[in-house]
Amino acid sequence: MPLTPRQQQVLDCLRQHAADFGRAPTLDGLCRLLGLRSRGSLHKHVQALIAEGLVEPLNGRHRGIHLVTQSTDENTLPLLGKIAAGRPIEALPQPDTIEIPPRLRTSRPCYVLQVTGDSMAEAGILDGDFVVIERRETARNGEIVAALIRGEETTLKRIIQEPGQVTLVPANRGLLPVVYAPEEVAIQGVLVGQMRAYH
Amino acid sequence: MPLTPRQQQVLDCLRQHAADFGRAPTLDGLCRLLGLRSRGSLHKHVQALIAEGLVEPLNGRHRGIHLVTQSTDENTLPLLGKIAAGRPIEALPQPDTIEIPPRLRTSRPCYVLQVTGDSMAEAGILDGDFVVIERRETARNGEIVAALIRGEETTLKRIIQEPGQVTLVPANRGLLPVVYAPEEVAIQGVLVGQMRAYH
DNA sequence: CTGGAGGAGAACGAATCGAGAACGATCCAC
DNA sequence: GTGGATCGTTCTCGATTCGTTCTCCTCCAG
Repeated sequence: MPLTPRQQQVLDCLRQHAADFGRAPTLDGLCRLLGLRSRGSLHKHVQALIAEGLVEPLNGRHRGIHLVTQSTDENTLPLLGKIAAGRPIEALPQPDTIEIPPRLRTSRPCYVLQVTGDSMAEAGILDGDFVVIERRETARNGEIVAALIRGEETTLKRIIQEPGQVTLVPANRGLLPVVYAPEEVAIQGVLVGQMRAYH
Repeated sequence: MPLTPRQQQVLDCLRQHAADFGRAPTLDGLCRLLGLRSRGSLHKHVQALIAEGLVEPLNGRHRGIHLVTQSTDENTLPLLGKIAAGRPIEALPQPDTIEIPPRLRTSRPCYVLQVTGDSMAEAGILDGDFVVIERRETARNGEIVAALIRGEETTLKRIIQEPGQVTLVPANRGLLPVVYAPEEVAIQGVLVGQMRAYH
């Protein structure tokens, strides 16, 4: 969804400020730069930018507005590393990029991981497949997410969120769902695409 | 249906504005550019362009007039239709195209089919997936091929070729391999890539 | 005369934008 | 630590602009 003129103005102003001072402004400071008198009005524009994925959410932190680095090329996404049940994301030494057709991604920021292991094999996600993940901190029940567990390990599983507990469900007869406390599971993104090469 | 002169004029003006300002004008702004005094009249022309598929519909949004971008990339392959076990390839009325990253294809001629049915589900190929097929008439044992059977039906299966017989093996516990005479099976291509969108 | 293209203008609802107040949370100097 | 100032968040309210729809008009070709 395209930005309104005012939203574009706020985004430009944020980029300018980041280039000049190297850190984010406060909402009051932004108001002065834009000639506004109400933080509340500005806050709505910032929320719109967050919804567009152009800005990271600032959960109460001061000067919390951070721009999301966007890829220059339209059809390439960062390939961050490998994801496997039971181990942290194995980051590549240097972030590589990979070409992804628009159909496999969303309009919001995405990145790509390569799957190791067969824990989601029955959902059609095999060892070696590339998965496109939309950067997002919330998911709907039944979506497949990349989740960080207790800050230690990252895994790709189907998620079921209920009051007081979160269940991560593998798609493999040999593995069992695991139940966590909500604060143990941090969603890092939601699966939006997948692809595999056979040659 | 061809455009009327006025509609062509509106379209040209929209393109000009997009090139100059990077975003859509309001109807009032367009009126001034075209020397009109009534938004309502202009709206009829825009509706005509939407009906022609040249412009995306603006459902109440401000500055919602957006040109439809047609991508003519190098990375596009023909999307021929759907393939399912037991039926001929369901050809599309007009050959569509689909963007495919180079990693998912080979240097030889390829085309794309959309899978219907779950006969290859245990090989990670699900209903609705897109598969990239390299146009080829021979295959090695164990490769997954698009094969025409007795000139009647086309199917996606793993192939085992032995002296005097050809076996097509589904990847689904509910289905059994079928043995054919070599002359009954015509290989139309070999699976080289697969991709799936979740949204 | 008839029908289609093109335009004017009014009226309505929705989207956009801003102001301001109130409330907690965060941050910083002491 | 602690308190006060700063800051982010949420809410209501109003004003303006904008897209949409409608009716009515002119012009012109068949």
